[in-house]
Amino acid sequence: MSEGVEWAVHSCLNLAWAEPGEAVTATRLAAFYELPAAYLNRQLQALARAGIVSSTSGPRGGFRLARDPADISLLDIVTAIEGGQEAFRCQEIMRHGPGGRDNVDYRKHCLVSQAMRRADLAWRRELAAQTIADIKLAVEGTRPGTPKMVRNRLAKPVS
Amino acid sequence: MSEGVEWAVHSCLNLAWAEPGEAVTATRLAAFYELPAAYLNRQLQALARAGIVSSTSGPRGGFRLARDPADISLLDIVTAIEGGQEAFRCQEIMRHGPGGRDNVDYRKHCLVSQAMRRADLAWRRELAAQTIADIKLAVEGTRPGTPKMVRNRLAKPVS
DNA sequence: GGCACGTTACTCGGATAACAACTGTCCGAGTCAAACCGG
DNA sequence: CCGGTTTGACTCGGACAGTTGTTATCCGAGTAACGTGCC
Repeated sequence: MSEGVEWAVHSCLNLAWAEPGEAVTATRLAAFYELPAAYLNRQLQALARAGIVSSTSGPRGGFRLARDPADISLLDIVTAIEGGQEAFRCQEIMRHGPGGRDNVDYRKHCLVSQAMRRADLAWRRELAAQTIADIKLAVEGTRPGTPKMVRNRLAKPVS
Repeated sequence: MSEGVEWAVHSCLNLAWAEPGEAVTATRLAAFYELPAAYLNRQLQALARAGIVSSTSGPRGGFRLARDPADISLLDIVTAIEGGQEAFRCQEIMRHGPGGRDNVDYRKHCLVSQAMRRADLAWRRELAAQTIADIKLAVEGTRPGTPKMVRNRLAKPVS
Protein backbone atom coordinates (compact mmCIF):
# COMPACT_ATOMS: atom_id res chain seq x y z
CA MET A 1 0.00 0.00 0.00
CA SER A 2 1.09 3.52 -0.71
CA GLU A 3 2.94 5.34 2.04
CA GLY A 4 0.80 8.40 1.45
CA VAL A 5 -2.11 6.72 3.24
CA GLU A 6 -0.32 7.05 6.55
CA TRP A 7 0.38 10.70 5.88
CA ALA A 8 -3.22 11.34 4.87
CA VAL A 9 -4.70 9.75 8.00
CA HIS A 10 -2.41 11.63 10.36
CA SER A 11 -3.06 14.86 8.47
CA CYS A 12 -6.81 14.36 8.75
CA LEU A 13 -6.37 13.84 12.47
CA ASN A 14 -4.37 17.03 12.76
CA LEU A 15 -6.98 18.88 10.72
CA ALA A 16 -9.63 17.60 13.13
CA TRP A 17 -7.69 19.24 15.96
CA ALA A 18 -6.99 22.44 14.10
CA GLU A 19 -8.80 25.71 14.72
CA PRO A 20 -12.30 25.18 13.28
CA GLY A 21 -12.51 28.32 11.16
CA GLU A 22 -8.91 28.27 9.97
CA ALA A 23 -7.46 26.50 6.96
CA VAL A 24 -4.07 24.79 7.26
CA THR A 25 -1.58 24.85 4.40
CA ALA A 26 0.07 21.74 3.08
CA THR A 27 3.42 23.18 4.06
CA ARG A 28 2.52 23.36 7.75
CA LEU A 29 0.91 19.92 7.76
CA ALA A 30 4.09 18.57 6.21
CA ALA A 31 6.35 20.38 8.66
CA PHE A 32 4.48 18.65 11.50
CA TYR A 33 6.13 15.32 10.64
CA GLU A 34 8.99 16.65 8.50
CA LEU A 35 7.44 15.31 5.31
CA PRO A 36 8.08 16.57 1.76
CA ALA A 37 5.52 19.34 1.40
CA ALA A 38 4.97 19.08 -2.34
CA TYR A 39 4.21 15.38 -2.18
CA LEU A 40 1.88 15.66 0.79
CA ASN A 41 0.08 18.34 -1.19
CA ARG A 42 -0.50 15.74 -3.83
CA GLN A 43 -2.17 13.38 -1.35
CA LEU A 44 -4.31 16.20 0.02
CA GLN A 45 -5.50 16.92 -3.49
CA ALA A 46 -6.72 13.33 -3.71
CA LEU A 47 -8.58 13.81 -0.42
CA ALA A 48 -10.11 17.00 -1.83
CA ARG A 49 -11.27 15.19 -4.98
CA ALA A 50 -12.93 12.59 -2.74
CA GLY A 51 -14.74 15.28 -0.78
CA ILE A 52 -12.96 14.53 2.49
CA VAL A 53 -11.23 17.89 2.76
CA SER A 54 -11.95 21.20 1.10
CA SER A 55 -9.22 23.38 -0.33
CA THR A 56 -8.86 27.14 -0.53
CA SER A 57 -6.35 29.03 -2.61
CA GLY A 58 -4.55 32.26 -1.94
CA PRO A 59 -3.40 33.88 1.30
CA ARG A 60 -5.03 32.43 4.41
CA GLY A 61 -5.83 29.43 2.23
CA GLY A 62 -5.16 25.76 2.78
CA PHE A 63 -7.11 22.65 3.66
CA ARG A 64 -9.81 21.91 6.20
CA LEU A 65 -12.06 18.92 6.84
CA ALA A 66 -15.08 18.98 4.56
CA ARG A 67 -17.32 16.98 6.88
CA ASP A 68 -17.64 15.81 10.45
CA PRO A 69 -14.76 13.57 11.66
CA ALA A 70 -17.37 10.96 12.61
CA ASP A 71 -18.28 10.75 8.91
CA ILE A 72 -14.70 10.10 7.75
CA SER A 73 -13.71 6.45 7.99
CA LEU A 74 -10.28 5.03 7.37
CA LEU A 75 -11.75 3.26 4.36
CA ASP A 76 -12.73 6.63 2.88
CA ILE A 77 -9.14 7.84 3.15
CA VAL A 78 -7.62 4.64 1.80
CA THR A 79 -10.04 4.66 -1.12
CA ALA A 80 -9.28 8.29 -1.85
CA ILE A 81 -5.52 7.69 -2.01
CA GLU A 82 -5.27 4.17 -3.40
CA GLY A 83 -8.37 4.08 -5.58
CA GLY A 84 -11.35 1.85 -5.01
CA GLN A 85 -9.96 -1.28 -6.64
CA GLU A 86 -9.45 -4.29 -4.38
CA ALA A 87 -6.03 -5.67 -3.53
CA PHE A 88 -6.59 -8.89 -5.43
CA ARG A 89 -7.79 -8.07 -8.93
CA CYS A 90 -8.94 -11.20 -10.72
CA GLN A 91 -7.39 -11.40 -14.17
CA GLU A 92 -9.88 -14.09 -15.15
CA ILE A 93 -7.22 -16.51 -16.26
CA MET A 94 -9.85 -19.26 -16.38
CA ARG A 95 -11.13 -17.64 -19.56
CA HIS A 96 -7.98 -18.83 -21.32
CA GLY A 97 -8.19 -22.29 -19.79
CA PRO A 98 -10.06 -25.33 -21.10
CA GLY A 99 -13.79 -24.78 -21.05
CA GLY A 100 -13.39 -21.04 -20.76
CA ARG A 101 -16.42 -19.09 -21.97
CA ASP A 102 -16.34 -15.51 -23.14
CA ASN A 103 -19.78 -14.64 -21.80
CA VAL A 104 -18.97 -15.63 -18.22
CA ASP A 105 -17.81 -13.06 -15.68
CA TYR A 106 -15.18 -15.04 -13.80
CA ARG A 107 -14.73 -12.25 -11.30
CA LYS A 108 -18.09 -13.37 -9.94
CA HIS A 109 -18.10 -17.10 -10.64
CA CYS A 110 -14.48 -18.14 -10.00
CA LEU A 111 -14.34 -19.53 -6.48
CA VAL A 112 -10.81 -18.26 -5.99
CA SER A 113 -11.94 -14.77 -6.82
CA GLN A 114 -14.89 -15.14 -4.47
CA ALA A 115 -12.68 -16.20 -1.58
CA MET A 116 -10.33 -13.30 -2.19
CA ARG A 117 -13.23 -10.89 -2.41
CA ARG A 118 -14.58 -12.17 0.89
CA ALA A 119 -11.25 -11.43 2.56
CA ASP A 120 -11.14 -8.02 0.94
CA LEU A 121 -14.63 -7.23 2.23
CA ALA A 122 -13.61 -8.23 5.76
CA TRP A 123 -10.68 -5.83 5.47
CA ARG A 124 -12.88 -3.02 4.21
CA ARG A 125 -15.51 -3.65 6.87
CA GLU A 126 -12.88 -3.26 9.56
CA LEU A 127 -11.57 -0.05 8.03
CA ALA A 128 -15.07 1.36 7.56
CA ALA A 129 -15.77 0.80 11.26
CA GLN A 130 -12.95 3.14 12.32
CA THR A 131 -13.56 6.86 11.94
CA ILE A 132 -11.28 9.81 12.46
CA ALA A 133 -13.52 10.80 15.38
CA ASP A 134 -12.88 7.41 17.03
CA ILE A 135 -9.12 7.75 16.83
CA LYS A 136 -9.28 11.40 17.85
CA LEU A 137 -11.27 10.54 20.97
CA ALA A 138 -8.98 7.65 21.87
CA VAL A 139 -5.87 9.80 21.58
CA GLU A 140 -7.44 12.55 23.70
CA GLY A 141 -8.14 9.95 26.36
CA THR A 142 -4.52 8.85 26.47
CA ARG A 143 -2.83 12.21 25.83
CA PRO A 144 -5.13 15.02 26.96
CA GLY A 145 -2.66 17.70 25.91
CA THR A 146 -2.64 16.68 22.27
CA PRO A 147 -5.38 18.99 20.89
CA LYS A 148 -3.81 22.16 22.28
CA MET A 149 -0.34 21.06 21.24
CA VAL A 150 -1.41 20.31 17.69
CA ARG A 151 -3.36 23.54 17.37
CA ASN A 152 -0.40 25.51 18.61
CA ARG A 153 1.99 23.74 16.29
CA LEU A 154 -0.21 24.22 13.25
CA ALA A 155 -0.92 27.88 13.99
CA LYS A 156 2.52 29.12 13.05
CA PRO A 157 5.32 27.76 10.92
CA VAL A 158 8.32 25.95 12.31
CA SER A 159 10.60 28.35 14.11
CA MET B 1 -1.18 -7.40 -4.95
CA SER B 2 0.99 -9.34 -7.33
CA GLU B 3 -0.73 -11.05 -10.21
CA GLY B 4 1.28 -14.20 -9.56
CA VAL B 5 -0.90 -14.97 -6.54
CA GLU B 6 -3.81 -15.81 -8.81
CA TRP B 7 -1.60 -18.08 -10.90
CA ALA B 8 -0.21 -19.79 -7.82
CA VAL B 9 -3.63 -20.55 -6.33
CA HIS B 10 -5.01 -21.97 -9.56
CA SER B 11 -1.84 -23.99 -10.08
CA CYS B 12 -2.09 -25.45 -6.58
CA LEU B 13 -5.68 -26.41 -7.34
CA ASN B 14 -4.61 -28.11 -10.54
CA LEU B 15 -1.81 -29.90 -8.70
CA ALA B 16 -4.38 -31.14 -6.20
CA TRP B 17 -6.28 -32.70 -9.09
CA ALA B 18 -3.22 -34.09 -10.81
CA GLU B 19 -2.18 -37.74 -10.73
CA PRO B 20 -0.92 -38.34 -7.16
CA GLY B 21 2.37 -39.98 -8.01
CA GLU B 22 3.21 -37.77 -10.97
CA ALA B 23 5.01 -34.44 -11.00
CA VAL B 24 3.76 -31.67 -13.29
CA THR B 25 6.19 -29.37 -15.05
CA ALA B 26 5.88 -25.61 -14.94
CA THR B 27 5.46 -25.62 -18.70
CA ARG B 28 2.30 -27.72 -18.57
CA LEU B 29 0.85 -25.79 -15.67
CA ALA B 30 1.44 -22.61 -17.64
CA ALA B 31 -0.08 -24.03 -20.82
CA PHE B 32 -3.27 -24.75 -18.90
CA TYR B 33 -4.08 -21.02 -18.77
CA GLU B 34 -1.73 -19.83 -21.52
CA LEU B 35 0.58 -18.15 -19.05
CA PRO B 36 4.28 -17.32 -19.59
CA ALA B 37 5.98 -20.50 -18.44
CA ALA B 38 9.24 -19.00 -17.22
CA TYR B 39 7.48 -16.53 -14.99
CA LEU B 40 5.10 -19.08 -13.53
CA ASN B 41 8.15 -21.18 -12.77
CA ARG B 42 9.39 -18.30 -10.66
CA GLN B 43 6.21 -18.29 -8.59
CA LEU B 44 6.36 -22.04 -8.14
CA GLN B 45 9.88 -21.66 -6.84
CA ALA B 46 8.52 -19.32 -4.17
CA LEU B 47 5.93 -21.95 -3.26
CA ALA B 48 8.70 -24.54 -3.05
CA ARG B 49 10.77 -22.33 -0.73
CA ALA B 50 7.70 -22.00 1.50
CA GLY B 51 7.26 -25.78 1.63
CA ILE B 52 3.91 -25.75 -0.16
CA VAL B 53 5.09 -27.69 -3.19
CA SER B 54 8.11 -29.91 -3.74
CA SER B 55 10.20 -29.74 -6.87
CA THR B 56 12.06 -32.42 -8.81
CA SER B 57 14.60 -31.84 -11.54
CA GLY B 58 15.33 -33.79 -14.68
CA PRO B 59 13.10 -35.89 -16.91
CA ARG B 60 9.78 -36.86 -15.33
CA GLY B 61 10.44 -33.99 -12.94
CA GLY B 62 8.26 -31.03 -12.02
CA PHE B 63 6.19 -29.89 -9.09
CA ARG B 64 3.75 -31.63 -6.79
CA LEU B 65 1.97 -30.61 -3.59
CA ALA B 66 4.19 -31.07 -0.57
CA ARG B 67 1.35 -31.50 1.91
CA ASP B 68 -2.33 -32.26 2.11
CA PRO B 69 -4.59 -29.72 0.35
CA ALA B 70 -6.45 -29.28 3.63
CA ASP B 71 -3.22 -27.95 5.12
CA ILE B 72 -2.68 -25.32 2.43
CA SER B 73 -4.59 -22.11 3.08
CA LEU B 74 -4.89 -19.16 0.76
CA LEU B 75 -2.92 -17.18 3.32
CA ASP B 76 -0.02 -19.62 2.98
CA ILE B 77 0.09 -19.04 -0.76
CA VAL B 78 -0.25 -15.27 -0.52
CA THR B 79 2.49 -15.15 2.10
CA ALA B 80 4.75 -17.33 -0.02
CA ILE B 81 4.41 -15.07 -3.06
CA GLU B 82 4.06 -11.62 -1.54
CA GLY B 83 6.12 -12.02 1.60
CA GLY B 84 4.76 -11.87 5.11
CA GLN B 85 4.73 -8.09 5.47
CA GLU B 86 1.35 -6.46 5.93
CA ALA B 87 -0.22 -4.19 3.35
CA PHE B 88 0.03 -1.09 5.54
CA ARG B 89 3.58 -0.76 6.83
CA CYS B 90 3.79 1.94 9.47
CA GLN B 91 6.67 4.30 8.73
CA GLU B 92 6.44 5.71 12.25
CA ILE B 93 6.16 9.28 11.09
CA MET B 94 5.16 10.29 14.63
CA ARG B 95 8.80 9.83 15.59
CA HIS B 96 9.62 12.96 13.59
CA GLY B 97 6.68 14.89 14.99
CA PRO B 98 6.57 16.99 18.17
CA GLY B 99 6.99 14.85 21.25
CA GLY B 100 8.44 11.98 19.25
CA ARG B 101 10.57 9.62 21.31
CA ASP B 102 13.26 7.37 19.90
CA ASN B 103 12.66 4.55 22.36
CA VAL B 104 8.98 4.13 21.48
CA ASP B 105 7.85 1.55 18.94
CA TYR B 106 5.13 3.47 17.14
CA ARG B 107 4.18 0.41 15.15
CA LYS B 108 2.63 -0.84 18.40
CA HIS B 109 1.54 2.37 20.10
CA CYS B 110 0.28 4.54 17.22
CA LEU B 111 -3.50 4.15 17.11
CA VAL B 112 -3.55 4.55 13.35
CA SER B 113 -1.14 1.68 13.01
CA GLN B 114 -3.23 -0.39 15.41
CA ALA B 115 -6.41 0.17 13.42
CA MET B 116 -4.66 -0.75 10.19
CA ARG B 117 -3.21 -3.85 11.77
CA ARG B 118 -6.65 -4.88 12.99
CA ALA B 119 -7.99 -4.67 9.45
CA ASP B 120 -5.01 -6.60 8.16
CA LEU B 121 -5.60 -9.35 10.71
CA ALA B 122 -9.25 -9.63 9.67
CA TRP B 123 -8.09 -10.06 6.07
CA ARG B 124 -5.56 -12.70 7.04
CA ARG B 125 -8.04 -14.55 9.22
CA GLU B 126 -10.43 -14.81 6.29
CA LEU B 127 -7.68 -16.07 3.99
CA ALA B 128 -6.44 -18.56 6.56
CA ALA B 129 -9.94 -20.03 6.82
CA GLN B 130 -9.99 -21.01 3.15
CA THR B 131 -7.93 -24.03 2.14
CA ILE B 132 -7.20 -25.53 -1.24
CA ALA B 133 -9.24 -28.56 -0.17
CA ASP B 134 -12.27 -26.33 0.46
CA ILE B 135 -12.15 -24.79 -2.98
CA LYS B 136 -11.40 -28.13 -4.57
CA LEU B 137 -14.46 -29.70 -2.96
CA ALA B 138 -16.69 -26.77 -3.89
CA VAL B 139 -15.64 -26.90 -7.52
CA GLU B 140 -16.18 -30.65 -7.65
CA GLY B 141 -19.69 -30.10 -6.35
CA THR B 142 -20.50 -27.61 -9.11
CA ARG B 143 -18.52 -29.19 -11.95
CA PRO B 144 -18.13 -32.92 -11.31
CA GLY B 145 -16.13 -33.40 -14.49
CA THR B 146 -13.35 -31.07 -13.48
CA PRO B 147 -10.91 -33.53 -11.83
CA LYS B 148 -10.82 -35.88 -14.82
CA MET B 149 -10.58 -32.99 -17.26
CA VAL B 150 -7.69 -31.38 -15.40
CA ARG B 151 -5.84 -34.67 -15.03
CA ASN B 152 -6.24 -35.35 -18.70
CA ARG B 153 -5.10 -31.90 -19.69
CA LEU B 154 -2.05 -31.99 -17.44
CA ALA B 155 -1.03 -35.48 -18.53
CA LYS B 156 0.17 -34.48 -21.96
CA PRO B 157 1.31 -31.23 -23.51
CA VAL B 158 -0.92 -28.99 -25.60
CA SER B 159 -1.59 -30.58 -28.96
C1' DG C 1 19.88 -62.04 -20.91
C1' DG C 2 21.39 -58.88 -17.26
C1' DC C 3 24.14 -55.10 -15.65
C1' DA C 4 27.10 -51.02 -15.66
C1' DC C 5 28.24 -46.92 -17.89
C1' DG C 6 28.22 -42.90 -20.82
C1' DT C 7 25.21 -39.95 -23.27
C1' DT C 8 21.35 -37.16 -23.83
C1' DA C 9 17.49 -34.56 -23.21
C1' DC C 10 14.81 -32.49 -19.86
C1' DT C 11 13.74 -29.72 -15.61
C1' DC C 12 14.40 -26.52 -12.06
C1' DG C 13 17.07 -22.47 -10.26
C1' DG C 14 18.94 -18.18 -10.15
C1' DA C 15 20.87 -14.22 -12.67
C1' DT C 16 19.54 -10.73 -16.04
C1' DA C 17 16.57 -6.88 -18.82
C1' DA C 18 11.93 -4.30 -19.75
C1' DC C 19 8.09 -2.14 -17.78
C1' DA C 20 5.10 0.17 -14.57
C1' DA C 21 3.95 2.30 -10.31
C1' DC C 22 5.20 4.88 -6.51
C1' DT C 23 7.95 8.73 -4.75
C1' DG C 24 9.57 13.24 -5.09
C1' DT C 25 9.93 17.96 -7.36
C1' DC C 26 8.92 22.02 -9.96
C1' DC C 27 6.49 25.94 -11.89
C1' DG C 28 2.07 28.19 -13.44
C1' DA C 29 -3.13 29.69 -12.69
C1' DG C 30 -6.04 31.51 -9.47
C1' DT C 31 -7.12 34.09 -5.38
C1' DC C 32 -7.43 36.69 -1.35
C1' DA C 33 -5.37 40.28 1.51
C1' DA C 34 -3.20 44.30 2.05
C1' DA C 35 -1.39 48.58 0.51
C1' DC C 36 -2.16 52.67 -2.11
C1' DC C 37 -4.57 56.47 -4.03
C1' DG C 38 -8.25 59.53 -4.81
C1' DG C 39 -12.32 61.74 -3.19
C1' DC D 1 -11.49 59.62 7.10
C1' DC D 2 -13.47 56.16 3.76
C1' DG D 3 -14.09 53.47 -0.50
C1' DG D 4 -12.31 51.60 -4.79
C1' DT D 5 -8.52 49.98 -7.27
C1' DT D 6 -4.19 48.09 -8.02
C1' DT D 7 -0.56 45.47 -6.68
C1' DG D 8 1.55 41.66 -4.72
C1' DA D 9 2.48 37.54 -2.46
C1' DC D 10 0.65 33.27 -1.25
C1' DT D 11 -1.71 28.75 -2.14
C1' DC D 12 -3.36 25.01 -4.62
C1' DG D 13 -3.22 22.29 -8.98
C1' DG D 14 -1.35 19.75 -12.43
C1' DA D 15 2.76 18.64 -15.36
C1' DC D 16 7.58 16.76 -15.09
C1' DA D 17 12.00 13.47 -13.44
C1' DG D 18 14.11 9.71 -10.15
C1' DT D 19 13.78 5.40 -7.83
C1' DT D 20 11.91 1.08 -6.28
C1' DG D 21 9.14 -3.04 -7.17
C1' DT D 22 6.79 -6.00 -10.36
C1' DT D 23 6.75 -8.54 -14.89
C1' DA D 24 9.06 -11.15 -18.21
C1' DT D 25 13.01 -13.70 -20.14
C1' DC D 26 17.15 -16.33 -20.69
C1' DC D 27 20.79 -19.62 -19.92
C1' DG D 28 23.42 -22.77 -16.78
C1' DA D 29 23.62 -26.69 -12.97
C1' DG D 30 21.72 -30.85 -11.88
C1' DT D 31 19.30 -35.11 -12.76
C1' DA D 32 16.90 -39.09 -14.22
C1' DA D 33 15.94 -41.84 -18.13
C1' DC D 34 17.60 -44.04 -22.26
C1' DG D 35 20.69 -46.37 -25.34
C1' DT D 36 24.90 -48.85 -25.76
C1' DG D 37 28.43 -51.97 -24.85
C1' DC D 38 30.25 -55.54 -21.94
C1' DC D 39 30.06 -59.65 -19.02
